[in-house]
Amino acid sequence: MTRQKADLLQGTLDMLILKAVSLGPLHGYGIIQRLRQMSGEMLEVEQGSLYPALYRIEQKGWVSSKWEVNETNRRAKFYALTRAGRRQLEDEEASWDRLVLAIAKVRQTT
Amino acid sequence: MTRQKADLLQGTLDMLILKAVSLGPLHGYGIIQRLRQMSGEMLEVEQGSLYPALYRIEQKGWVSSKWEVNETNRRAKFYALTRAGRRQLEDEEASWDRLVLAIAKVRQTT
DNA sequence: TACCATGCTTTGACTTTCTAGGCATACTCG
DNA sequence: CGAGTATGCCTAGAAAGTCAAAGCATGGTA
Repeated sequence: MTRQKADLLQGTLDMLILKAVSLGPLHGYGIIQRLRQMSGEMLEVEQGSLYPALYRIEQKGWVSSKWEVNETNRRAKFYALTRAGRRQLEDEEASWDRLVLAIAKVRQTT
Repeated sequence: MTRQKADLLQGTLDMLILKAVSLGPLHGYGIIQRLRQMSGEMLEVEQGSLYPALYRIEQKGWVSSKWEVNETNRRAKFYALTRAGRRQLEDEEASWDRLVLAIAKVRQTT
């Protein structure tokens, strides 16, 4: 299928997840909601994208997870940013800034 | 392997190619050089990424190609932006701007 | 002659994301 | 009590894009 306008670009999802979790431990479903809210309804992450990403990110040691009971009395797996995750977030943000800058340079070339 | 800092994000390459070609018809090898220059040496597109992308983009009708002889007396396939390509470039730039904005919003959330 | 820069192409692997489901539990409302 | 809805996690399969690493050919130069 053709890529939809709202779709994420490969490589940005990890940064967004890490950023969302950096504001406090959160479970998967909540991450989707928080990202939607943080982006002003501009981003809608699919569950089928999020959960594999969370697994991947946890394997890399950037988040840790714990089963807990949330505020509505349901079991949910809460993810928290690790120290390595914070470093990774900073790295990814720096890379993102570089890319945005590089593309801006290309675009302003006449 | 881990993604390198300088790597492109999937989905941005088409926009960059279209932009490079929008400044005048150019062959593949030259596109790489022009993009490197336009980005202030920040972007280095691999040949193995560029040529498949050019093929894809031509299939979609966003560029047309013609074998010609370049200024150094070598045969080279020159790509030119089509009308549809210009529209596509505008669309991709708008999508890019939206994504950059959305991510900026996420990042400025405290 | 040998080499180097230019120029196009292909192959295979890899990663990420999306679509499209399935499964389970808590709560609410008729 | 029963049905529906929102919440919450997970997986399989496919699609797509990018990269690394090659190969091949030609023109100019030492």
